Amino acid sequence: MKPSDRKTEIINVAAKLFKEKGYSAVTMRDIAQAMDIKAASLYNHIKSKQEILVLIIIVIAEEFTNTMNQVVNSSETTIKKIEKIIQLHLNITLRDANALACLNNDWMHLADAELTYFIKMREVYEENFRTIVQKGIADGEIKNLNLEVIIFSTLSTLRTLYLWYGKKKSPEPAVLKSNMIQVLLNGIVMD
Amino acid sequence: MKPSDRKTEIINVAAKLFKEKGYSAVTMRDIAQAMDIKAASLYNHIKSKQEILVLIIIVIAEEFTNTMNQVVNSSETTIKKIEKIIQLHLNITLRDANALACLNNDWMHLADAELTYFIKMREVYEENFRTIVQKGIADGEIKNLNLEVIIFSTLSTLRTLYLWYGKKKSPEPAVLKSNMIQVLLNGIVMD
DNA sequence: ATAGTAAACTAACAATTGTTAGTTTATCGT
DNA sequence: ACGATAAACTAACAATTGTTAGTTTACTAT
Repeated sequence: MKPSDRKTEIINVAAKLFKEKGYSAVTMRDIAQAMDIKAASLYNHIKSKQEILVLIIIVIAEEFTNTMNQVVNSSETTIKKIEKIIQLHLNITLRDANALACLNNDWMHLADAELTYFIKMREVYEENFRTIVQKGIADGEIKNLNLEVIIFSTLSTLRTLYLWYGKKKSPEPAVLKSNMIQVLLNGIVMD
Repeated sequence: MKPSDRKTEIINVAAKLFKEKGYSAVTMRDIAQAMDIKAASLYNHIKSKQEILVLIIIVIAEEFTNTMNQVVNSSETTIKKIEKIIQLHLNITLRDANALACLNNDWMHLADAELTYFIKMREVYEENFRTIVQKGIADGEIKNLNLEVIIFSTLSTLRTLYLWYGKKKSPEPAVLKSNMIQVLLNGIVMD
């Protein structure tokens, strides 16, 4: 079931605040004030503060998971696969930077089933990435460097895109994409 | 003035907890419990929760600032300078991953003078990095790609080293260093 | 032994937290 | 005009927060 308009508003406002101060430092009164209503009124639309967090994080986590599964099971070259993954992170960052910040910084405040679910998705995501790069190395498309260094250097950059996109100096999406691919794949040193 | 032994203990325990749950979600009672004492006893050693945060973050921020200043003012090649910066992040990550996590995630909970001071240091740090890369491009050492993409791809990876160092699969420091340099400078695609 | 000190304790505070109950207001289809 | 529904409100709660005051305990130097 899709959230109502008002519920979506709450989620978006909350995500913005969570990005700025983190889940724990944002109170229900903060969220309410940002919407020009009282804290108690929020509960006409949402079940709890936790529910807001879950709705912000899980939807996006599933989107990453699903797209990654498609990429892994496709029959393209390793390089094309990695480009697809870069594109995936870029798309979500451009569309919903706040939620992405929240996913990165506040996932540990999920509870019970959702926490387990999230951690599992995260593990599978990284494992899929690992599989892709490993095949790339075996096929001679990717340099035979330490696998973990490759995985985490790339993922670190992609995961924290939200931190600097939107700043004045960041380039427009098309430039960003092509430059990102070049930097991550071919490095920055002149040949 | 150097913190006393007990004060240092508190700072280290707090940094570990802050890394796991974030500054706001960790209570003084959490910190006390982790030290097997009562919350009130902490105040024999520290002034406030805020002071703990300041002591964790500012010391490290100044270390980054100072070393970066040395590198900027040195007369080495751009590549050697970048290698020095990679080494700097690696050193601090290996020595004090918890504090580094805290610096990255909780700096916004600093207040007043320290918050301003931190933000200034951060800006200067990035500006220095920018200057280094810019000269590298001008000298033909670095590819003429979008400056911001280069800066933030590199910094993102270096800043989040703490996230994955210590995991079973991460290599020993020497391997980590050489592979990191290769990945960041020369990319991962086979020539 | 005594005095001094470092570092723990108990007890309590005022403020803030997420949340609930019950009520009022506004909008819309009939 | 009327009833239903959505969405706001006020008021309050029990729990938790950082912090303080005053006290006790244990070690150390004289």
